[in-house]
Amino acid sequence: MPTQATAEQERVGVLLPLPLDGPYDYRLARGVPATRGLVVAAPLGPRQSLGVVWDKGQGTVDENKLKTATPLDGRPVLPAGLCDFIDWVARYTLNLPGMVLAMALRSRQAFEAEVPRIGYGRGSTTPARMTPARQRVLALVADGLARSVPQLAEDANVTPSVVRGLIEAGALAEVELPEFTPLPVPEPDFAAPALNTEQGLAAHLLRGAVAGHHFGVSLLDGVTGSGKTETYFEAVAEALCHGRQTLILLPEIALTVQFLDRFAERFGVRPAEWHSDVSQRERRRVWRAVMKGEARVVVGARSALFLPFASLGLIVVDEEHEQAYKQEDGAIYHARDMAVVRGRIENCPVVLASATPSLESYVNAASGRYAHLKLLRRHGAAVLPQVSLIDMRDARGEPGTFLSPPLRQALATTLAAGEQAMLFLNRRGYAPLTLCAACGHKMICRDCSAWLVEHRYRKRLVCHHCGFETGLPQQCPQCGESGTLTACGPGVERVAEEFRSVFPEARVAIASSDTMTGPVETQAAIRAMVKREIDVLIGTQIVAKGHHFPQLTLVGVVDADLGGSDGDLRARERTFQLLHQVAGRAGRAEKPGLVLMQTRNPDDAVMHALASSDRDAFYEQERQFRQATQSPPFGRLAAIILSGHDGEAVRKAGRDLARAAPASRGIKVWGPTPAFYSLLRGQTRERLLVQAERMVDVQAYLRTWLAGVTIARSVRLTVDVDPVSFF
DNA sequence: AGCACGCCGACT
DNA sequence: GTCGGCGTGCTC
Repeated sequence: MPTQATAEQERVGVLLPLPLDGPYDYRLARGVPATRGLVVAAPLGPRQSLGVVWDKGQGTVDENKLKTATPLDGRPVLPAGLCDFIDWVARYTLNLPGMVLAMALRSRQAFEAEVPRIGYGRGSTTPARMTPARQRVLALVADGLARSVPQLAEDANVTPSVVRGLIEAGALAEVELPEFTPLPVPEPDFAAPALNTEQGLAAHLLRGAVAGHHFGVSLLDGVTGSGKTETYFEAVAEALCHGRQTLILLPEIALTVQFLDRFAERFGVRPAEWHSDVSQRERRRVWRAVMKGEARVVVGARSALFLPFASLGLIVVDEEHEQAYKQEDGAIYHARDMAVVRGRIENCPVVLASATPSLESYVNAASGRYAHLKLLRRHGAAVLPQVSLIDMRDARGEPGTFLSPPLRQALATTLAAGEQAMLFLNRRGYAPLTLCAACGHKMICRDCSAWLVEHRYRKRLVCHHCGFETGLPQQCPQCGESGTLTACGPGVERVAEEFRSVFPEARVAIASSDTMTGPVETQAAIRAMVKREIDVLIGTQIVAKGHHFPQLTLVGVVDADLGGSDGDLRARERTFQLLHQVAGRAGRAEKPGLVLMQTRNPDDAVMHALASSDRDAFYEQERQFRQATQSPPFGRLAAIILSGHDGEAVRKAGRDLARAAPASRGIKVWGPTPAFYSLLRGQTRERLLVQAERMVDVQAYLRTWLAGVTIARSVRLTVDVDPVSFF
């Protein structure tokens, strides 16, 4: 036991969950050993902050300026793996370490002392008067477990006053219960499924990886409906058998609801849940349970990656290709990539699951860095839908219409057969652009350099970037002519309008984030579709995500070229992933599906891959393109974004920064250029792009460069390492 | 992130 | 004459 060594008050570096350059030096309260990860209350100016003992301290701050940090009750210590992870993420992403720590301390009250609940168990006396109701209550507590008053009343089927009476009579005695009932433990063998041969093989390999408790990444690459979830559930079962924790990441909260039930069917209970919609109290409960190792399986959004796992045995990243894994506001990081890092630090396997993997994961699997587990067979009788392209250069209908004759024909056939159809267009509203036919003036946002989107149903022009809205003007604001403003191009509302005019008797619903503002509306629309209350669903990408519509046999893609090849490195990959996913909606039951895609570029590799169902040919071509251009994952990219209200200051900062960029082998710096939306929410935005060869330490380069430049205080500088968005 | 300090407009 | 707007700066 340490005695006099700890009698001195040690100087330590305490990391605070604030945007500071590094840990602040503190004295540690008398007799407290300096343990990395120790959670402390640290006086900061006039107030107290949470903090975490991080290192030995800089020693640069004068001794008499040091304040004393005090450990919290119970002396909680963040697991070493989490501390190392935070350091790693901060170094890699160039986020301030305090801001990364802040993500790990999201549940602010997690450290407050537990408030015991009052429960009641069997007391010392037996009541003089016995009734059937009283008997039921006493029979219940005979098991020796304490319960709360409402719980007793509920379980014994009596009114709370019966319980109160027993308490007064001394037949029930007060007992302190822990604040939270323990989380239920999933059973690995609750409902083990029958797996087919390829699922069984993949599951066997995953179970082996979990049992071996070594770091390694597996790409679970399975076509839609091949049972990826059932397969990786076997790995979860293995982790449960070894008493280790599992983290399952999902790209968005909307998907967790269905997932929880699916998990419960397999393991008997729901897993712990972690995302922004979870209540404060539940967060506190889950956070503590994760740190104590009692939460065995956590399902969550990307922020769950920063939970204090006591003993992590497996990480699953489902739909790993989803862009939602890239956090773009506040701390910028890619949850899929950081999940791999966390797995390496915790020394546990990582499973990346997708039907359309990211090119990065595909390349890693192809090169053998990741194990490549393929599931090629669809469940049951379902076959992949047939995809046909409609060349819009010669199949166009009348001007101002967006559904071509062949697509209309197919819709008519499907409806006549009593089957369902879906029309997909990844564009909200009525029309993406409104322009004046007289002078050519485009209606753009007051605060952004973005087109205003007409929402005809609401009779508004809306900016999809900042939410700015205005009514539809009668006259052109530039030339003053009346009635010249013209809607250009289609949104889902306009497609619905055209559809209704062609098929007035069909029952149709629009599904976009405007019509379905939450999971409730989404579920309602899905249920209506499943119950055949509607014939045609017209929607944005909100309908593309894994919903199963047994009667859906036709999918029409209104504009397959959207988001095409306009400069964005990943636009083609994204288009492929999205359209593949949309196509997968058709013909999931016994009936074969047909997918029609309207395109002006039928010879494009993306279109060809979709039409020929030759996914790997597309990936191979994309891989070669990336290799030839030294793009990720064959090269590295980092973006520097400058923003501020003072446009001139932002542009000057950009020029100064570019001038100060050190010359370095294998590194090119591009820009500054105005960002794609050069004005966003009234802020001017400039971008610089760093392109580096694969083996270059981009972070070190950026640190040296940025350290040598001073930027006007009014200009904000953000570094985005491995950017996925080029806006 | 908070919370101070600090210098310019509409109010008891 | 004050109250208060949020720009700028500091916290070991």
